[in-house]
Amino acid sequence: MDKEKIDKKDHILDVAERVFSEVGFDGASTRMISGEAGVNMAMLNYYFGSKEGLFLAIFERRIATFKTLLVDINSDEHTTAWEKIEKYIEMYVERIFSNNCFQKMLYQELSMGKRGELTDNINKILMINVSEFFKIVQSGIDSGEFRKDVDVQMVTATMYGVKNYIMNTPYVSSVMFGFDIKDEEALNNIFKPRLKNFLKALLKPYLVIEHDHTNK
Amino acid sequence: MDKEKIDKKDHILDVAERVFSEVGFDGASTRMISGEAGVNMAMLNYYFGSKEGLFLAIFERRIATFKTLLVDINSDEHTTAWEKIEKYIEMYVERIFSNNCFQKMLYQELSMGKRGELTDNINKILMINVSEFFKIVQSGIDSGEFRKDVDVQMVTATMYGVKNYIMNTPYVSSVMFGFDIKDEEALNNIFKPRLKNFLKALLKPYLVIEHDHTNK
DNA sequence: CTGAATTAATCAATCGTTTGATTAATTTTG
DNA sequence: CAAAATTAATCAAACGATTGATTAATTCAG
Repeated sequence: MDKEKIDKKDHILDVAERVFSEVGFDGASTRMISGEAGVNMAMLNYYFGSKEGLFLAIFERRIATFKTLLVDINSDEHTTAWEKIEKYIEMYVERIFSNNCFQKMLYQELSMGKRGELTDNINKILMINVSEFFKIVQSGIDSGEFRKDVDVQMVTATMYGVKNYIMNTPYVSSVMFGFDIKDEEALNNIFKPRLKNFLKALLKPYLVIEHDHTNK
Repeated sequence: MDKEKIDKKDHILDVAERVFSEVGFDGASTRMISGEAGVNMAMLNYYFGSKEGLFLAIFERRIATFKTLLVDINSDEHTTAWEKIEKYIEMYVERIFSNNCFQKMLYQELSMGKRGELTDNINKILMINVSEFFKIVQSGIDSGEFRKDVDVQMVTATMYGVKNYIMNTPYVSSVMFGFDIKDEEALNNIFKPRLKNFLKALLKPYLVIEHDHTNK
């Protein structure tokens, strides 16, 4: 059956994604991946051509879902720039927690010096997201809602950087935060809302020009 | 001469540090390292015992200078908590730009799942720095200078995360910021002050309880 | 001369990949 | 439908290449 075949390929991709995210591309051997996936070693080459082909296939699968997620927050004219930022934070945090391993893989790939077709493609896609965020901030600046001297690039790096730091240094973060960062339940129930709240509380006073509220 | 020998060992460490930071531990072969360092392959084992020994030696060399840099900002009683934060930011940003390759190596190691003696030692040292920062923030909270609902852990992750994201994704950052992030001159002259200013501008309104300043 | 430094040659182990054979599934043919 | 032909999936075994490491011989320094 076709369904069986797709399921098996998908299973291999799942396992490989996790292994790659744990030990890196060079650290993961084809024997290790095939072993953990419970398939014969030759199947990797049979399905994906090569180890690198398998690596690329993981990205292709994820990237396919990437583009569709980019709903244009900017479309709604009746929301303030800050409300759009809040919406973006919500979306962003939700997304990164849904495909943890891939995020780690992605970041590892980006931090490597080698550049090729894959890296270029990834960068293009990431840039679409980044520029979308840029536009929101810029519109806030133009409308006078945000400060004029906001460092747009740095704000973006902040959003992505905080999350990457926490998720990609699991042991440090676990000690720092006092609970196991690998525990998915704790992540979703405690950490996700905490990250959202923090990003909002951090960025709001930096971005938004405060109005006179009557207290004090 | 001893001096000669130390120089050569140091040279190997320099090269290995760069290579490891570029292609990772598994991606770097001993032949690659020895070749770029211009020494015979066997010298690596002669000096450092093994590839892993070389890796550890890089950390030992850096860590030796780590501890001394931890001057206690907390000592001065006459500075406000925010001024201590500013001083910490200054120190931190200066430091990370002085040993770029190692910072990348360090982060790669931390993001790997495997844990051993090295990782534990690194974590201990990092935690000393982190807890120092914690103390500053906490003292600010206790004195009423900072908000009571400040998320101390998240603030710390922000400081480290922004820098890591920018420096460890050189291509993305270069496109985002519009200049080559690998160019050391541009980094020092333009980027370093920009990062310092941003971190201060970002954290101040989040941490510090604003007083009535007379304007508007 | 003696011990340390350096080299080329070599080692077993592991790497990613390929092979030829076998089984299972599908299509074609009469 | 049933037998034959074809294709797809799976496997154990082996390939050449590269890995980190070691050896033994040679050079160098004091």
